[in-house]
Amino acid sequence: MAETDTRTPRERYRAQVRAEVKEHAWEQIATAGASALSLNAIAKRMGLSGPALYRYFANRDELITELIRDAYRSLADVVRATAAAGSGADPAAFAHALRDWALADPHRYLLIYGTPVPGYHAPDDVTAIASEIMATLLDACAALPDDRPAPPAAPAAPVTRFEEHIERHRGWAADHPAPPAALRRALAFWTRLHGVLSLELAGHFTGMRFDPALLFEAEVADLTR
Amino acid sequence: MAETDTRTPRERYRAQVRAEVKEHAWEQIATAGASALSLNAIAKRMGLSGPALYRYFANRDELITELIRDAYRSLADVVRATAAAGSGADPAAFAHALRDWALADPHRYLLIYGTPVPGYHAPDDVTAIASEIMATLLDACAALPDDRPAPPAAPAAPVTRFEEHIERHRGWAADHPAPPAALRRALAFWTRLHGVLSLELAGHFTGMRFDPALLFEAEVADLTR
DNA sequence: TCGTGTTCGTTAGAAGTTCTAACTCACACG
DNA sequence: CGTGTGAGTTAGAACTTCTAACGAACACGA
Repeated sequence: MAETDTRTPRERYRAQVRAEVKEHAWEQIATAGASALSLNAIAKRMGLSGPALYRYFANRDELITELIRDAYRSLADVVRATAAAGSGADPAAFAHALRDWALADPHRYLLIYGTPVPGYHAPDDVTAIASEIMATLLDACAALPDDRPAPPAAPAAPVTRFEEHIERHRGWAADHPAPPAALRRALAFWTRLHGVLSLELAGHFTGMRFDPALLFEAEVADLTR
Repeated sequence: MAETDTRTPRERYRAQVRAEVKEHAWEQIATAGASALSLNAIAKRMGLSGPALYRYFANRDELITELIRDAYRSLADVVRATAAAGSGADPAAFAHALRDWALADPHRYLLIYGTPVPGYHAPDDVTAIASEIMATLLDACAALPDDRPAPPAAPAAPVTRFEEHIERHRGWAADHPAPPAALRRALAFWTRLHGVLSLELAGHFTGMRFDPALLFEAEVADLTR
């Protein structure tokens, strides 16, 4: 089972402290949001004093980047597991996995999909994980039957126009071999789910009496119709 | 034209300084985001020194609240003007007005619809303006022909389930007299437009090569279909 | 087993932030 | 023409991130 750890004791200790710092950071983010994250407070709560943490993280941004990376990885794991467990690739399952994941820790969702930190630019490996998530959604959408010219009459002109456009610019998602309708559907999936989720998590539905879960459900149904 | 200003000179001066502070605040937000807003920096740029601004704003939160209020008011004015100018109430016109407004100053859009400040709670008058915006959208959606049981076959079950749900909980939007299908459509409008807009403004489409404007257009077309 | 050098954690401190307290000073009003 | 209100000042407390310099502990090679 446990392979011999080739890391030196110092490296193991270092990794453990880094993990502990991140744990406290998540705790702090969950209660006060990402903008209120304080390295000093984390250090104090760990029994260390201020600048000690700078041995483990170059600066606040690096810690946040690490948290974002972990968040993306967590979400990627969840959707991958969902795709693997369920009956192959199912967009609805993807949607529910996403919603459950988001509601489990709203701040974590908002950290990666919410308002970005002003000067922040995601490193390449993070965007790679993000597009892996997108690829999973794309797989699911490609598996859906393409009932393109079936619906009402003809699809609205802007919709087909966008599909032609996206056909010419399919540089994203590693040139996933899916028909343009699936590409468009995946994008719509992403933006619509995010629309409901982000407004719900940001509290913009409080005051309105309806249940966001039902709205989410209705959107998923409309998307997989 | 100009009515005699009944305010005292002190009040007028006070209002002018407050306006100037907000102007500098918007400038700062536009370049560095809301989280980087610094009262100190604003004071310095105005030739004042630090605590002077506390005569005008009790604290940073009050300034931000004021900015949010102004942002909401600006958006409400725009959509109201659009509804008045256009051929009555048109959801597509609403959508384009919203997008234009958002792209004109992304940070302003994200300030009101993005990740909320942790401890912040919007005062009543702000939520009132927000629901005025929603009412405008609702008017536009109610004006749309309700082709409910016409589409494909029957609407997906969760969709009608949500409409029944929303019929029972129509406490929001000041009990707007619209059929549940219009309520649902307005909600979908809001969440879908926000989904595309917020991801675009947050930069989540960079790297993918497609034009967000066309995606937005396709969503609007799908919504008004 | 015993240096030796890396790495950790410390304190000190600089530069920034919000915000309070106390003090002037000028202006508008009675 | 006094008087009081309100504006702006400086001082300073309590924070923040982050750098610099120091001591001490620890793992590793000879």
